Amino acid sequence: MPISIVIFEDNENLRDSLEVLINNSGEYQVLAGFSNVLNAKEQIENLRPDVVILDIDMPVKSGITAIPQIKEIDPKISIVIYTQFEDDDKIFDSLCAGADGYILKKTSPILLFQALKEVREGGAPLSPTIAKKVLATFHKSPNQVLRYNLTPREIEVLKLLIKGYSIKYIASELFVSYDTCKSHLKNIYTKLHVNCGKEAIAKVLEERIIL
Amino acid sequence: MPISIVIFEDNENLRDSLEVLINNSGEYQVLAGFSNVLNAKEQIENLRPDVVILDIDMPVKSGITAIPQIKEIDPKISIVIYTQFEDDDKIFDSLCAGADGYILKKTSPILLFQALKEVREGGAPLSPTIAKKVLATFHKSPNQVLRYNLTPREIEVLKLLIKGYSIKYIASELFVSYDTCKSHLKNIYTKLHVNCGKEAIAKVLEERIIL
DNA sequence: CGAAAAATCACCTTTTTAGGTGATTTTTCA
DNA sequence: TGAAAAATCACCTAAAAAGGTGATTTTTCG
Repeated sequence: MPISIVIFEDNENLRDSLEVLINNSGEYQVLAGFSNVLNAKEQIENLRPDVVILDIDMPVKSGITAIPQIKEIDPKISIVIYTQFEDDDKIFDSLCAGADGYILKKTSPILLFQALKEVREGGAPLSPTIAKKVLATFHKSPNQVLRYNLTPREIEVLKLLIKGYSIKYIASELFVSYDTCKSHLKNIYTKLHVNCGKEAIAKVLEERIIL
Repeated sequence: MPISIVIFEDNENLRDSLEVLINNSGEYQVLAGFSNVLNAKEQIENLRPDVVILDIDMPVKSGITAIPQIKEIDPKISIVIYTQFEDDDKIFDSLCAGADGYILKKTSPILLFQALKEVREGGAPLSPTIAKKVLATFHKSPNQVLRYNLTPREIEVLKLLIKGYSIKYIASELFVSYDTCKSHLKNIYTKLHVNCGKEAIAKVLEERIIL
């Protein structure tokens, strides 16, 4: 039994050529192609494909909105994003929503074909630039703390601060006076170039600064 | 000029066969192979390869410890992990330390060769099961915000709060009065079960709550 | 040893938040 | 249409945080 596929892609030419390419492979079969995701839920519910190829930028409704809907029907349905966009928002919105792959159109449809294979084998096909961005979210510069020249004590204070603790509580945790704790915080704020604790927490957690 | 490579791999047979395979390609050249990372810093500093192939489980010292050292010398040196391990700890420790790729030995050395190509083209080669695990870290239940029952406006306020903004500034951004903004914050704190802005920021960013 | 860095503490003022109470207007949706 | 939910605003008090200044003790390290 061939692997079944549904395509959401508003460019008709592209959609048709994908369909031909995939159907001619012998291993895959396109069940249907749609130019928008307005009725994605019912369409997927009826067709129950193994894989969905999903464009993001389509009329009226973003393809991303269809991801949770499809995954709700059956999480085993693989969703491969196929789009021209490579901005962080779209990438991470898609992945967070549950996409299993993200392939850029600027690469050839042939690579999309490879991606179908990979996703069915339990992989997560990503175009190289996308994979790079994904990995980058994990990378933590080992020098980030050094760059800010925080002292060991300041790091201790900051660790407690980013848990949302009050100055009073941090002071008691470290067995120092309230004023000492404040003194450290003042220095921390200066070194991190922020003006208050909230900014410091946001900066540390957003930039994934290791403490 | 061929792409230069250094291999850290304690299995001599494997190391030698990799070396032969890579050298015979014409495009790549193995500068050296080592059976441990005890002197990785100096070795890399002297050899300055384009790519490092790094095993994790090696005598005395884990290959992961070498990652920050190498990246400190030159972040442009690509590091591809080549190991049998696929447990989450090793994977994410490696990626967080700065690895650019993670290839399992159970796949053929041929795939490692492909990975070298990919990493030099700015990609992030990952074995399928690894890629799957990496993507899984992004998947979030779409109901996280719903769980807290935040209203659309409250989400807007919270989005600005987690940037570290002051109440006054948030109010001006949303064109509402200071008291209105405070009113929203009070409700947000109640719903998130926190007592202040700092805790709210910490909770949202730590728990990766989608807004 | 001795200087530099780090850690400690105190006191002061001003600003910002938190928490409480209550009320009006707007929007949403059954 | 009409009730419920959401959004808006005001006023008050107390607590917490920020910012400044200055000083002493302890640690670190050449």
